[in-house]
Amino acid sequence: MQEAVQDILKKNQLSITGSRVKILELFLEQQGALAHGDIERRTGEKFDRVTVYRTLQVFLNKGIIHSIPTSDNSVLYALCKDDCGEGHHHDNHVHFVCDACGTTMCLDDVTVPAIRLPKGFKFNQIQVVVNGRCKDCN
Amino acid sequence: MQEAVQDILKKNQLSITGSRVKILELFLEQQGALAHGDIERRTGEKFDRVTVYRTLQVFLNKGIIHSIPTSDNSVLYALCKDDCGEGHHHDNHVHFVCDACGTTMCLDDVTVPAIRLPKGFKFNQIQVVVNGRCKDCN
DNA sequence: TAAACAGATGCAACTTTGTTGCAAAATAAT
DNA sequence: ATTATTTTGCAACAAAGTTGCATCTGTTTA
Repeated sequence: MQEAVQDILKKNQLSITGSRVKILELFLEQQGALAHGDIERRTGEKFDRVTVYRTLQVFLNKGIIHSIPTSDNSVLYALCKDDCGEGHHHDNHVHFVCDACGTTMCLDDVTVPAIRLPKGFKFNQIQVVVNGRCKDCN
Repeated sequence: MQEAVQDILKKNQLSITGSRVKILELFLEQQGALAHGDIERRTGEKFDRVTVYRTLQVFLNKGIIHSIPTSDNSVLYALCKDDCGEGHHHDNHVHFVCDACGTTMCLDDVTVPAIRLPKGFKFNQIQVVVNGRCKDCN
């Protein structure tokens, strides 16, 4: 775990600091996505609010995490796969929100189907968010 | 236009007030989706911020408008089709965000494709947001 | 390993966004 | 026209997010 975290930070040319390590660990420990609030709570309020914001911003820019649009318009973040990097995300997978337990997760194996757009439209990225019941809540 | 607006309000048993009429007009005039901020600006600051919030909330509850999840996690609203009502939305269409002009719109004719979920998952609602270039920005 | 540098953090202050209670005003009903 | 019901605007507040700056920590180099 420690190694994985340091690896990711080094690979992205980020200095290894307490907040970055702790927040990355949270993402690695956790299957699902995390809201800003989750992170503040789970770090035991060890870090300043501003630091958490800035750390997430850095991770976003570097392509370590990506943000997930939700139907209730809260902001969620989740780890990216290996092939994401600065400037190019490849998170063309489906996001799933469980209505029962509230967990949001990436279904990495479910690829986004092709969508037939009207004439004149060109697509760049497709985001899919599915609501329902996850395998633990059925 | 005036009639259409009054029709919609009456059909939903809402009293006809200045702010409701004005805000509904904005949605009817406009193809795309509106952010809360857009509405405040476009009404010429005629109404209190709180009124705009409450009006949108009422429209949401009545199924007159629906909210759209965006990748930058801002809140957008768009008109529902006729078959939406209190408690039951039928907005299973694709939302499109133009990277060039920033407009967000509903592609009512593009239906959301079926998605094959992993074992144990059951879906309830599927939201699709496509980024790219709209027909006017190509 | 110590000094110097660059970058990250915490604090304070601030802006923006959204919410709540209540009195005044507007709408609908009689 | 009068009454009852909603809706509105105001004020105050809470939550979310941002910015500048001084201080501290991690990294680099000699």
